Amino acid sequence: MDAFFASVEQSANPLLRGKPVLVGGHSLTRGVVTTASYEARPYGIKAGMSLGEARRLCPHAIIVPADSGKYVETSQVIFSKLRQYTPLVEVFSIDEAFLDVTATFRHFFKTPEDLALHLKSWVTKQFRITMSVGIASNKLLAKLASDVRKPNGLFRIHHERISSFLEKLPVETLCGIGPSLKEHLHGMGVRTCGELGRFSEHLLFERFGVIGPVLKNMGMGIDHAPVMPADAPDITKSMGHSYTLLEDIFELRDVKKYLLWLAERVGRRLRRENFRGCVVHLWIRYGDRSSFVRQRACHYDLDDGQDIYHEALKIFGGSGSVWKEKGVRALGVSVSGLRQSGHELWLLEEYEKHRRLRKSLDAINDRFGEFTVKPASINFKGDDKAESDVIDLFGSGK
DNA sequence: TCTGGGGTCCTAGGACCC
DNA sequence: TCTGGGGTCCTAGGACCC
Repeated sequence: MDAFFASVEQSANPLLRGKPVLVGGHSLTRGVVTTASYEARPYGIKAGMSLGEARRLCPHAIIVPADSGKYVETSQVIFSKLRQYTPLVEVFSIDEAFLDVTATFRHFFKTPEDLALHLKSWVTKQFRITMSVGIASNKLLAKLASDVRKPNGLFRIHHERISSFLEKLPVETLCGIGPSLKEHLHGMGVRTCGELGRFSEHLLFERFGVIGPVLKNMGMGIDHAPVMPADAPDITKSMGHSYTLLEDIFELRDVKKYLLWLAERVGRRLRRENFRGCVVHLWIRYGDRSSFVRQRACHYDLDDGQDIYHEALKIFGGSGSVWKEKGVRALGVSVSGLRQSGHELWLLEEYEKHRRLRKSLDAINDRFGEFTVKPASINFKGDDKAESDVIDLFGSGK
């Protein structure tokens, strides 16, 4: 989908249509542009740019906070439409998918292009957003092809055109070659896919190990990876949240508060999607932008915010006191080692009680909104009404 | 005015097992 | 006595994707 988040926002709000729209973070000074609408792009605004800079480039741009629920919903409807034309749909990101239509397109259309046009017009009719389609004999080339005519594009790389298509293409255009690989390759005198495809496999192996030969193949447009349809929940490996603070914090009390808030959000999501996980990760970015990541395996599976919080806190406690000098700029909590949770047998009555309490709290928050009921210690600055709302649900006296 | 928030995969080293 | 060769699991950290 083209400029997906921005397009969804423009589609939902007519006042945004035809205008430069930036979907971005919560802070003008520390947020970045997640997606810029096509009206904003001529100003030089790109995804990943800080909101401050984007504002400077285009002062009249409209900044809209990201609403991931809305994007997920739209995306799911579109993906289920795609599955009507082949079971082989690989969801690559929230707004991208690979379809293997080798065996199926003839049931519906004469050519894969006809199928692409059909899907494109369906999406536009349904959601007032456009998408770009690439057609080729493998995923690597199809992805490249999809970028050629963006937005609202359709491009096919025919077999006999593969090598001329790749010859002058910069290596970093390939999916999988980022800034670091690009630098290494440039250092070896390799700037285009054509050069990469002709480069010595031996030297690539020496330099990059097992991915060396893969890189050579990429340069030649060879990719044998099949389109892997997968039920999303089964392939989820980790789940987490992170947050960049409006101002660096230096007090342990504040760190704990944000950790609990993040842990509760992670727990909510795990329970909603029926997961439990046994490894807790803590990520801290300091005021000087250096960062710290630690993980901790537990001997039991967690899906409770309080439990996740306590594990994260143990990691944080063991990380020393550097943060006191540097300050904390951002922090994140995630859980991996995920398993779909079934019907665990709760042996201790205390656990069962806690589980039922949490279920009720989840139901309240599902109905009335996130953090309608929350631990009293999650009480941020400016949250005036919080004090009067405190109810001692956990009986902890805190 | 530098750089968010959601992820995945790979590698290397250490601890531990038989 | 200080050691091989097979393996697994865990952790830190980097690179990459959108």
